[in-house]
Amino acid sequence: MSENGTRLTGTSFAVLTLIELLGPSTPYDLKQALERSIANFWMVPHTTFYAEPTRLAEGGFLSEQQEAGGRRRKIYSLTDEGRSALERWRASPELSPPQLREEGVLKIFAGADPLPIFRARCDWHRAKLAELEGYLEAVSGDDPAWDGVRASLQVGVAYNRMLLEAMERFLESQAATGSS
Amino acid sequence: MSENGTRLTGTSFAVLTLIELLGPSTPYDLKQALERSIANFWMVPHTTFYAEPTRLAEGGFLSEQQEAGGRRRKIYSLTDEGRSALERWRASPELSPPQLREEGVLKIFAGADPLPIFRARCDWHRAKLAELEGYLEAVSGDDPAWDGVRASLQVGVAYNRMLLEAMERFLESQAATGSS
DNA sequence: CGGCTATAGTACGAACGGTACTATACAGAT
DNA sequence: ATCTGTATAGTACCGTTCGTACTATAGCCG
Repeated sequence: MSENGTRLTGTSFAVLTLIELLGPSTPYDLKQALERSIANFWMVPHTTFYAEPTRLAEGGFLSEQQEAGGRRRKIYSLTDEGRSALERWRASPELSPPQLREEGVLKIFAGADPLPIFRARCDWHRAKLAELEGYLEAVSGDDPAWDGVRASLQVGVAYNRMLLEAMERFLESQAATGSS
Repeated sequence: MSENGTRLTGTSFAVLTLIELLGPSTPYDLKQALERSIANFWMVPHTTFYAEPTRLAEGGFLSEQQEAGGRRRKIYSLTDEGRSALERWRASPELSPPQLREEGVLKIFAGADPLPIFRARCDWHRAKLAELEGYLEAVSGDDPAWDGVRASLQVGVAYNRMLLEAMERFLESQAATGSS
């Protein structure tokens, strides 16, 4: 909760961070940027994400202008209040616990055969790795404003590679025992 | 969505699975069991979890009885419909994508100093590992009904250990460069 | 200039989640 | 016996979130 009653969540800070990075933006701009970066470690469905700039503007953290021509879309910019909320959050050591929702492990818990589940997850993580490596190339300059972006993409690559390799090792060990 | 309009989510299947495992149970029994197992890879806040058995009973997946004495709490059991929904889900290869919400990486993305964040996360994963290893000891028999439970705890241990070790390596490498 | 596809959203209602509060049981002190 | 503290076992409230489905605008190709 901020003092004015708007609750600021991770999704709120995702929006604020992206506007700080990109400058004044439409919700769609933000959504595109989100999907290529933050969504890899902070997932937000698009209906929620579209609603967030409006909420933040109501809370005074963003200001709205109207696009001059064409679709006359709304363009959001950081207010001073938004910028300082972002800075306070960034500097604060508080972290909500990491939250995971992995239906595959849930099925294994429920007694499902792990092999097809791990195989499906391997495919998923391989695709994700390819995607992340594409994004990493796209930000391969050395503008310090993009340091955090690169760092978090590298974290994402490391994370997905670790999981992928662990599951591949597991599948190989199973293949060895299972086919004897 | 089931044919009768109740949407079955991961949380629903968590409840159904736990009742299958434990037999007829009160919501509190289920919540206790959840926190020592499923919550490690499928987090559910307790208010949501308490509401779920009621929803499932309304949908016909669970039946309710009343405790004879004492608090006269409700006891939920699987109906045939609940059992078959659980079996269909368990056998189905469909998986929702793994969902992660990691505020630490979000802060790093936003430009925060990674070191204190990784240190906080290391502490968190160390505590989680200790907790999981406690649970593993508590189910160290060889009843095949608990195979899934043991397997998912082992997955949890492997997962947290991997993350912890990766972050420790990172912190050590930083300490080496940073203090030169 | 009509339809196709990609882009850029909104509407709606059920489900979810955080904060705070409530209620019951039981153990030990008085 | 009963008080009182603490662990247990929840519920109430209400704004937020989410999934499904639908809508609307822009550019492009024939």
